[in-house]
Amino acid sequence: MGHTQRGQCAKRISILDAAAEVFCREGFSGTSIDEIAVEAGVSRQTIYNHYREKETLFTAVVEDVMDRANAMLYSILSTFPDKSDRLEDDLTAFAVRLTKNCLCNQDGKFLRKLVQSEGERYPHLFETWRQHGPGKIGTALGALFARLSHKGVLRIDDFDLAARQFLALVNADLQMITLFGGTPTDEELENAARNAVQTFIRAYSGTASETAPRTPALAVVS
Amino acid sequence: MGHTQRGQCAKRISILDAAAEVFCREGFSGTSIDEIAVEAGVSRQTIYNHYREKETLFTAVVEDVMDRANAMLYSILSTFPDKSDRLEDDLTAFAVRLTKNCLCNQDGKFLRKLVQSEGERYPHLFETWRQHGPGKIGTALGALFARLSHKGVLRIDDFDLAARQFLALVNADLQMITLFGGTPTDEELENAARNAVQTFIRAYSGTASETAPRTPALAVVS
DNA sequence: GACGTTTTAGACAATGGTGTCTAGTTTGAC
DNA sequence: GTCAAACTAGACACCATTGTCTAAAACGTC
Repeated sequence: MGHTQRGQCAKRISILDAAAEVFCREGFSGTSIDEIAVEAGVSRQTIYNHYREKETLFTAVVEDVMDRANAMLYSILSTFPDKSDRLEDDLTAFAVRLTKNCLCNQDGKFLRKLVQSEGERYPHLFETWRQHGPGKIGTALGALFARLSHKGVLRIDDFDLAARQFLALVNADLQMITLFGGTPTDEELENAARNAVQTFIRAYSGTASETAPRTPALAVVS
Repeated sequence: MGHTQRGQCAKRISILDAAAEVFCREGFSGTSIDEIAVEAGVSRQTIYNHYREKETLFTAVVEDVMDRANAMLYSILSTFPDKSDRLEDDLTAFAVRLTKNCLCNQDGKFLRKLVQSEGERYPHLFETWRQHGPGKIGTALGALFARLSHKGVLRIDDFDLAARQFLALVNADLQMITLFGGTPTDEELENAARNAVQTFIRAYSGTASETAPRTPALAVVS
């Protein structure tokens, strides 16, 4: 899995880092090799020595970021406690770790922007992203919710749907910030996570929807 | 508000439409005026006659799309029935209209991609988007939820938060499709809306969170 | 049908980016 | 210190793009 070329040499790393930065800021067409060279503190020829052409460099950058993001994602996913007696607090802390280290950091921003703007141009690369990379965060989260559901701590029919909704809820408050390249403060992350988790738990701590008549609680309450 | 330059002449329209298409597909730097000219069936000089330079054309396109999207948004927002006796069905149909005509159509895709990729480069334009354009869909939806809450049909503390979450939930199932330039089918839109609305109602039909202990609907129903 | 406006096709200079090449310099291993 | 590998600086050909300019053609209005 970790088929990164990092570690080969210090120059490679600074090239990859600088390239990620510039590609993210300017997009593929808007990026010039010279700009990357300056940012990396390296001569242009050195870049061409390591990567045959601009497109080679670009795919190398994407793979590098994807590998790192993927590793980080799995490291975060494993931090949810096995025994959770304070579900809301645990889920909130978990969501904060997830957003801070995966969704709203530099790599997350890079992938979000690049998948959006160049995804159609590189179907292969981003099919990889979707199936083997950070794009499958949804199904990975689904497994976590399956565990929680089987333990009876949540009532979930469709684990993958719940995972997508959980991510969507967490992002609901952060989109406006990240959309413009801003990085949310710790407080904003905390609030976003708290709001999302409260709504999520309210939606998924009741009776599972198939075991009760579809007309929901409202009819019963009134 | 409707400060569009449309209608001046047929050429302008085809230029704006073609430019929107190409800018959306290729991004600002990746777009060449010639490509737009061909797509619009117009000579390059004609484009320079109407718009002084590439950047002028770009901002004109964004304003045009924003105006249209804004009008469409308000037309859709007004379609939610005053008396809603089937809340789930009404909200679902509403969400379908919203996604089909505002969020997932050509204009929605354009704004999503362009705000994401060029937002930092044109702060003024996208501040407009956020405050006076489609970007304020959240607060507009908030007003709707305020109505529903005051009627007692939903229990909502924070209307704007609920609106953001509603949008996020609707998008949860569509993101993977729209992210790659695809357009969801009617069935996918319907399913996404249904899933979102069911979860939303489950989260917001119980007792308001501050007035009752956190364990919600379940307790009331059983 | 005449006249002014709009559009067209193409040539054009200027610019900036890609990728190659060369000659000289640094670096690190032994 | 030597030698090979990596790196640098700069020149270079090549190409695409922007924006201007011109002369001819199409259009529409009276």
